[in-house]
Amino acid sequence: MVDHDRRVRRTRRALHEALIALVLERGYDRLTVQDVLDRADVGRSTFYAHYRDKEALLTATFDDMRAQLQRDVDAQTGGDPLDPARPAGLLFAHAHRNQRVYRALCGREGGTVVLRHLHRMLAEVLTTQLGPHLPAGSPVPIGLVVEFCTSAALGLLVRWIDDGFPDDPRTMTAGYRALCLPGVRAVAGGLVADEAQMWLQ
Amino acid sequence: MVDHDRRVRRTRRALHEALIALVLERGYDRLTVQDVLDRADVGRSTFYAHYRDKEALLTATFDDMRAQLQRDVDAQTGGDPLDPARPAGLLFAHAHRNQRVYRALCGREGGTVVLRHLHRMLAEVLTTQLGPHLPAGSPVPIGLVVEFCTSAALGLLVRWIDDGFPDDPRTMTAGYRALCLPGVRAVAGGLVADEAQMWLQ
DNA sequence: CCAGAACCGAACACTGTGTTCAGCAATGAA
DNA sequence: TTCATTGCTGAACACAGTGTTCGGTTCTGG
Repeated sequence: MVDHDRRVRRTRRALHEALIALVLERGYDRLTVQDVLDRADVGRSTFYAHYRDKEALLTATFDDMRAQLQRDVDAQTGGDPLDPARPAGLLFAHAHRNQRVYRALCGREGGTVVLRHLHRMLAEVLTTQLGPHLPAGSPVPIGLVVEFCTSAALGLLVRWIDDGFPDDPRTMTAGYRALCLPGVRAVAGGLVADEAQMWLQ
Repeated sequence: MVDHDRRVRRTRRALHEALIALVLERGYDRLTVQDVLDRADVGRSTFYAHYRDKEALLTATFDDMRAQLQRDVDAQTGGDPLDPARPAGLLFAHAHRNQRVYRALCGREGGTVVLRHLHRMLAEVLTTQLGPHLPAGSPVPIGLVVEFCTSAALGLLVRWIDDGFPDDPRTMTAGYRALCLPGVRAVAGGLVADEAQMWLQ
């Protein structure tokens, strides 16, 4: 089970590719471990020597890629600190560069596990990024702002994936920014009360 | 299987209540049909005479309530047609009035089926509402605007539920409006290009 | 070359699903 | 109240999928 052994690398690679191919064909839910084994031509006991279950394989398959995205995010510098489209744009770009995998693991047929990971990841980044720039006694607490931006970004991502990536990632980012940034600015600038009370009741 | 027979009503009611109670205790995924039958004290064959499977029971359990929400939405009149918080606010209010059921069926432990229904429902309403008021050649297509607003609203809803409904539904609605409306207005008013190009690159 | 490690595959126990059917009990209508 | 109808029961069954075990085989890196 050490990855400098060629047999281990071969086995894992075969499983990952079989998983992605099969999810694209039949969807994650309608998929048994045995299906993956047959496609990958790997023995049953071998699978369980590597992964606890189907979900662990899914997570592992996405893990390297997620690490890459995390590095992109950490390396990012400059830009408007209030702009949620800064990290979200990296996510869009990353998805666009790995369309096949994203289609399999984050599309409608791909289960919710990976999406939950991305959700948490983006939420953490946005909390760090927006936190210092929102007024302490903000009428809209930081948690809600982050949840708003995160859910919206992932919603756009999933739809973009399921539509087959029709647009440029920059177009997606620009669209997301156009929709998201004004509201965040309004909240950060304390313009909320006016808006809220204007329509409350 | 006709619902003017008392036996049918009793059986279904027992199944619905058992489902909700058990989801709250253990989560939808970690729940077998047999668990529900034991709790409801209903025979196995009886269950399958009423529902195709566990998911069908879930859907049916939420169905009456969803119909009520739909009626609220249809009855709504007045207000800013560009404001996505108009229908979303009804959803928040509805959830607040039925906390126990929403906690069971739409919380993190509640699976994704009901959430998908709500997503589609809200998206349809918003498409109808916003469609006529967005410029035809909008740089951000109506589909993306709707997806943005819908995902954000449901994201806030889920978090609100899982936090145990700490805030007033009006506060939630106001917060959502403060975050969402400015962006929608910007897009509808054609201010998008400025924003987008300002930060693009 | 070779000791150690990974792989194989068949068998097994287990959990959960969905169906069937004969007998029983409650129901609503007359 | 009667009674044909309809729903409920519960046990049994076939089936699909999971996760584990183990003796034998094959490959790998040193």
